Amino acid sequence: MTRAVYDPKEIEPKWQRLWADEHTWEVTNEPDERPKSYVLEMLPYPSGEPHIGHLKVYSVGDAIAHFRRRNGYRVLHPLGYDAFGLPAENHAIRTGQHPRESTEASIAEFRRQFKSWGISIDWTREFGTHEPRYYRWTQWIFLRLYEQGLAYRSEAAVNWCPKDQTVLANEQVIDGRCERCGSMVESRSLEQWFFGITEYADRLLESLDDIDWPAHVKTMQRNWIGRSEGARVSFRCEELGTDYGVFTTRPDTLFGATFFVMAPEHPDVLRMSDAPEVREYVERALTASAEERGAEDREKTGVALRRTVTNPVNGEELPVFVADYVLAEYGTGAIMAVPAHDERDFQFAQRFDLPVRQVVGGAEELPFSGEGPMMKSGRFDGLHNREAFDQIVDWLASEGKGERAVNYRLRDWLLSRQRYWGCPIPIVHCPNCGEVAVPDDQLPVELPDVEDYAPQGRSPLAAAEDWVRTTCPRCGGEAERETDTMDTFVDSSWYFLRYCDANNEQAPWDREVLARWMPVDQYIGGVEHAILHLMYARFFTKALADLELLDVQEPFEALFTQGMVTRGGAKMSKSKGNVVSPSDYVERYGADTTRCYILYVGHPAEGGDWADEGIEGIHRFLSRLWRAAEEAPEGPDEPEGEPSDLVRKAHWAIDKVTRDLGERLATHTSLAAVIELVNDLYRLREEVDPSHVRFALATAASLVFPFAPHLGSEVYERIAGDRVWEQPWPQADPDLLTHDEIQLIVQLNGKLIDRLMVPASATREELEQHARGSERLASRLDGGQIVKTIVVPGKLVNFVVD
RNA sequence: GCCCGGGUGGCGGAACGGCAGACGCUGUCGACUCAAAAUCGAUUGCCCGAAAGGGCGUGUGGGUUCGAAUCCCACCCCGGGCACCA
Repeated sequence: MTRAVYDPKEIEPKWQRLWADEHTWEVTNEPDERPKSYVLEMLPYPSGEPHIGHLKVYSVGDAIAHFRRRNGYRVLHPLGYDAFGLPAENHAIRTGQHPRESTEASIAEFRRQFKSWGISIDWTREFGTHEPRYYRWTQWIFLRLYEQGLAYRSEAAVNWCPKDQTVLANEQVIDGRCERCGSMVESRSLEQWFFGITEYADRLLESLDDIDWPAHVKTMQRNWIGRSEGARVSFRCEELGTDYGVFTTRPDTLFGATFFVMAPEHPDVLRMSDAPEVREYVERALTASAEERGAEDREKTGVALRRTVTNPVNGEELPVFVADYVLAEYGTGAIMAVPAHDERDFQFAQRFDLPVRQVVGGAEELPFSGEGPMMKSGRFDGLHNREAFDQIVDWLASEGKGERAVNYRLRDWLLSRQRYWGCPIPIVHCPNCGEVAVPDDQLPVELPDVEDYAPQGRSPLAAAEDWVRTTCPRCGGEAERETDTMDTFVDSSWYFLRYCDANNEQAPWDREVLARWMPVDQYIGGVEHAILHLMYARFFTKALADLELLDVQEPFEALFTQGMVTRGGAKMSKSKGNVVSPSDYVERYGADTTRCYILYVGHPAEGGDWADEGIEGIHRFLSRLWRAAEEAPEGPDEPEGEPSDLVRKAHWAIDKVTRDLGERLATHTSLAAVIELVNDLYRLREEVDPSHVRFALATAASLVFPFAPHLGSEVYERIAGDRVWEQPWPQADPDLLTHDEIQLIVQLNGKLIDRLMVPASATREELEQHARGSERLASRLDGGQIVKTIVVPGKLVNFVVD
């Protein structure tokens, strides 16, 4: 007789078919008494086939989804594809294959593999962001923001590749060079579309306090927004009759200003001086790459403009310089320079031999950015600089020369791309009416087919002349379509809303339906999206809430960021040849084994190292569980008679998994607990009542189900005869979590010397008596005097000897 | 430079201030087998010791405590983020 073997190839398709046939994971949008839980993994970008990060994110998310369902929640767990984007377009440029074809082929492969993993997805809500039925509403949202002035066109400096004649995304600029041709990238000023995310800077900052996100992600967002409090102060140039504002976080150091600096991009630099050396400097600065210009340790450069501005606090005339260490994009593009209290100004002053005047005392050496008493600051001398900050600002305000101000590092979101494979911007340019929005009833503005995807200094869409030529929606005259497409981050900034009402053809969603699901209760994804995607999605949510289109202020109530899986301690990459392809392992060991292994190598928030030997261990564990079910004795699956150690172990495991999975998403220790239970099952199965064996088996199957749904279902059905996903999550009996006897630790000066079994009910005095009776204590004491005894009930007795 | 994480056996990793190393891998030994694989059982931090037993051990140095991997201070190393943001 051949022994039966755990065969995932048989078990897994069987359950997958049943779940599909019975629409098990689908949920309706009808009202329901159960509390809702929206569990969502970050939208995958379909390129090639899924990688190990996808397997991990869905393994985590699915465990949460299953756990919540069995704890009484009605769970929305949808999936779609972030289908627009550069890789498909670059592929098209190389091969001529339409991006839609390559993308849809990838989507088909992703879908096939996701289904082979047995993830509990409501597939009726699936979509790709490249489908007109989706991007119609991306355009619709764009128009709503446009109406609010939150989407606008403006001139901006962008990365420009002189050889390819195209604008590049920041991600396409590698070490200052074009990723495709290797040319040095230049900065060019071009008309671009923006979203006014900076209007929401404060709200984006404040409501971080209301959401359950990892601290480091919140910190990254705070730093990115970069709010600084200070003052705006006017410096007048009498010769030109113009006031120049600066932003400073240190108005208390105004008396220490000894010169004034403008960024090369500042529009008034050449007005101040058009001397050849100034022109040359500005020219060079503008064409320098960010890399060349940005290095902090680089020596400061600049040119004197031979003009002065007046310091509003003391009337001093300060020489004006142009220098590229001042950034045009931040503040006003001009600064007051206080070399005594600013590192960069200090360096510049040293280089150009400018005076350094200390106005805040307490410094050991300059530059000094700490706090202290004011000096050389007229009537503010002696005040603490924090007080002087307020008084100087108030004084300037009363004189009309300054005011309190807040500045942000965050910039508006540049959303236009001169690219083909993206969502068209629904705007028409009319020679008479100017910029005109495409009316809602003409949406979607469909992406036309083109012959050549390569950018030629304009969007490839410009080549689709029939498409570009249109009539103005306002005056009916001849007009042209906007040929830029949207950044793909726009697509992914609202997809979680669409899932709630994915098949609505009248609107992007129904507000009431949305209110039934939003916010996402648990969002899961990689930390690489900590800033861009997560910031943009928060911005969209707030802007749409202001338009009264939805009722939440934050899209993602809780966020979980998974760590990266490595192999041999190194990041997986094709060039290293250490890439793990999920499909290979799913083929070899089955989805359950592969999913469990990735959840077992460490806490999913941390990294984890993939080892082929390790997955064998998990496969062994699942095989043991399966075989134990195969060999299970007949009988009931509720334990009869006195609870055995095995029954107690099962309750211990229930308690452990419930807490580890439910409270801290510790999938690795959850699985370890189930492994322990199965190990005990093998050890004790000959000794205990058959009902106890069956109870332990059913419990193990029930607990392993969120991680290994197919095997969990199979074993549970064999033992208990029911569908495990229809069963409530098991409850640990508190009485069975304790034992009659406990192990008492005996310590001498805090070091372990003995372990004794004593009754759990022992009082403090009894525990001490038991401990004093330890033979090892007697031999170790060796006549020493016990000066103190610490008793920790239920745990230990510590004798302190001098 | 600044801000976060993190340093624990041969490896991945456990451990409310209270038994360091759960669980898995690897290695070693044994059972089954003609043999191997699979499986099952034992063992597996380091040092001394035949054993009983003892000593040492959580990056380094200090501190708090009856007791520290865990808390505090300083330092070293690794990973990540930001980086001329006035």
